[in-house]
Amino acid sequence: MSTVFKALSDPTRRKVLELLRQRPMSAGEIAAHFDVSKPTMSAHFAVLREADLVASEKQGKTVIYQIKMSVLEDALLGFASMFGWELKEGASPPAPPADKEVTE
Amino acid sequence: MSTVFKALSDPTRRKVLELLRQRPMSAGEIAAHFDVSKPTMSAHFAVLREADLVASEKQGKTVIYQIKMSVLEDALLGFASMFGWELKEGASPPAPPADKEVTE
DNA sequence: ACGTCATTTCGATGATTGGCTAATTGTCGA
DNA sequence: TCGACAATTAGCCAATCATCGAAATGACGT
Repeated sequence: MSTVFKALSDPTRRKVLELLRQRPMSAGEIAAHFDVSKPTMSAHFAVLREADLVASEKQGKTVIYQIKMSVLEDALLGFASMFGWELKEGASPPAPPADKEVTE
Repeated sequence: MSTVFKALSDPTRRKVLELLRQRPMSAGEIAAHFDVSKPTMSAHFAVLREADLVASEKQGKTVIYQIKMSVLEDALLGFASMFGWELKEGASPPAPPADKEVTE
């Protein structure tokens, strides 16, 4: 749980997850959305992997990252339930794939 | 949003919030639940205040801290909604006031 | 076998974090 | 006014973090 929240505490990593919500992506494709070096992105991926929030699969030259929604959901739910909240499937559409900005 | 998640990334601070869910408490009363020095707790309180997750009110000698549920809810909801989730009032009881342990 | 491309690892750096003790501030009762 | 108590501030330290450039790894295609 701590690893998940630690992972979520960084805006870049939160946006990575948001990107991956749309579809699995390669490391390079994700990195293209950010203004940091490849090694830095790689480190962020490692944190997300460590928290088990993403799965990675090597496909030839590239590495495909995929979000593990259930892990994210469990962590969020686990925390929310401490405060008397439940997590419900939203009525709204799965959310637009728009290139939205992360709230700093 | 980042300040909230940053605040939530520490287990001690999460447990402080959990304690405050029961009722407002003085700094000392909260600190008594943890095995760290008062100044360290004071620093944690400062982070929670910075994130606007708690309100503090000086009452004579002591300082009373109170959780700001709406702020926590907004942050959680704001994030959850990115993934197509909603936050619902839990059917389960407001959660027992038991001295539970925080999941590391 | 070679060059290229995608990604990660290595090594370094400055900033932030969580922790402490000691000192300070503010409030109350005697 | 003094002493005791609650809490914060000040100053310090070790560990972690986000970042980088350079080097290493691994997988093509030629």
